[in-house]
Amino acid sequence: MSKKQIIMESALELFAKQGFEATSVQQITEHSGISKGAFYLSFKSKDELIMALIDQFMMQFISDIDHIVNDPNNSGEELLVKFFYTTFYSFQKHSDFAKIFIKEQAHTFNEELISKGRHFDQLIDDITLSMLDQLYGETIQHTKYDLIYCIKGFMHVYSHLFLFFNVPLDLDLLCRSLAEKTELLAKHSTIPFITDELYEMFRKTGHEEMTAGQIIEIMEQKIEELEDSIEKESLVLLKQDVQELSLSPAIVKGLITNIRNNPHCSWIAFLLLNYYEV
Amino acid sequence: MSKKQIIMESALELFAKQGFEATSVQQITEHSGISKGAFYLSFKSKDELIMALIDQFMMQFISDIDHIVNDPNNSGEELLVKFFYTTFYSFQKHSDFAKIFIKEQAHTFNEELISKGRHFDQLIDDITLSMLDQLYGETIQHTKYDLIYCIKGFMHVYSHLFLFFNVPLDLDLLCRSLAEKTELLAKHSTIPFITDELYEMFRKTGHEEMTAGQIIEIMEQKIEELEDSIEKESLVLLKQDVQELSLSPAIVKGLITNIRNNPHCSWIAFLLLNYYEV
DNA sequence: TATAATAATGACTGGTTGGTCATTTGTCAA
DNA sequence: TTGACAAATGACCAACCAGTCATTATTATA
Repeated sequence: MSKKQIIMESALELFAKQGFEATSVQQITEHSGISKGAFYLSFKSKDELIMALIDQFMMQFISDIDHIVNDPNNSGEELLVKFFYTTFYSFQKHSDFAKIFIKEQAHTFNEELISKGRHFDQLIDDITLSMLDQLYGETIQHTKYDLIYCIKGFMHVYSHLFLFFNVPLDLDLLCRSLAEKTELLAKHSTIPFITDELYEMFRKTGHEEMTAGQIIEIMEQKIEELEDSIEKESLVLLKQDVQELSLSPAIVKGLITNIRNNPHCSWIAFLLLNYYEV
Repeated sequence: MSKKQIIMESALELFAKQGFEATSVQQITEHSGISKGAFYLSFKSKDELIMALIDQFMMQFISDIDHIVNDPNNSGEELLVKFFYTTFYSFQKHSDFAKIFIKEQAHTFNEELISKGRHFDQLIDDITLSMLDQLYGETIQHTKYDLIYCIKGFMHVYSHLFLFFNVPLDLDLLCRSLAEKTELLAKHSTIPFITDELYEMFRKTGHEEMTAGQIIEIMEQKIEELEDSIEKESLVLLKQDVQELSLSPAIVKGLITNIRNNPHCSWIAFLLLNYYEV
């Protein structure tokens, strides 16, 4: 495991227990069994560390959930159940991170962190919206944004339960219960509160699309990290295509499928899917 | 305005902007126009200050909401709408405090603060439950705890909207929209997740009833603060009755009504109503 | 006006913080 | 064995923190 990974795992534990601000770099280095200097060889600052943690987990989480929603095998109420399941399972598996994210989200004053949080939040909104469109189509035109918010509310309160109480819970039951509630609201609620205009207004604050250049940068970095493999080869080809369109859509789709199931590439797969759709 | 109040208002502003830990006593005293020494004449520590702030606002909030739910004039869906309205109105009016509360709730490591937060949370649960019982009675026996959590979820996500975006919102519409959703869930959801046992388990962690002695202490303090008035006289009589039961229930009820509408006494009224019910 | 009592001050203390950098340690090929 | 390079160290720094207390200013009383 790389030094960076060791530090991140140590820090994760401490942050979850004590919070970000209350955990000193000193503590992290002691807990990792390294010196203070070594820490600053891996990270330029404490802020960069929390940023890396958030990136790592949110990318994984978002590509997981996107994978479920865009899988044509999932549909109807089963999709809804799986959507909740993926979310809660992920929260449970990475509970240390989930705790930090909940605690630190609204709390920080680092501009970059705030906008990062907002960005991920919007990505999750997009995925949720795409799922709702798939499930209910036109019938929820007026109430779809309210539905998103209700789903977020459900997730928030119920994830508290298994994050902050150590009780084994029946995740499956929980997800069926929430799917039923969502279904009820989708089919019968009539009074919308969040209109298109309102939603746009909430969103506007500083949302930047990712440019082709940024995607290429990320791909190049990943290409260097990977061993020779189908995934690496696919990435190289995809990079070339992003730089100068040359491959047919079918080939591109196939290449993305090649890398999608590798956890190290799922984030790039997500980015590319969004990129080619636009 | 007392020095204590000046400090509290200054601190409230700064805490809402920067968070509790990130705001130094120095900053507070500068913002209040007093010296550091003077601060420590009013509060024993920075922790005592945040505690006082939380007490002040939560007591007000809880007695407000309890007042609505226990008013026999309110019933049916109108009660539900008013319940939401009181909540959001209060959040809006005291938005600085609401921000702090949301940010700091899960974040602190002061034991006393955590248990205080949990205690208030449970009081809100109790009030919500009492409202749901009033509205739906036996029909929601299995799903009532889930309903509480859904309502909490609604409140959480929607309060974010007007706390962290500066947009004028139609509170009335919001509350009708949420009342409809709650009604839908109450009448049609069939799959419970939070059972009685589970709910008890979540609650168990350190909940202490308030003893007669503690109530008397609070009353004595308030009696000293008040000018001569009907309220003060009522308080004195009530205190005597708590010490040695002597008055008829009707008289007690009347005396509590006397003090209930005074904002300085509404918290004591709430405590007494709970005390006499048990 | 003199005296006592109270309120307010801000320099100071002991401690912790994130971050730096001259120095030491480890690892190679020659 | 040597020397060149990279990796790792931890003493050190300036900045800031919550909280104290000898001193001064203000007010009330006689």
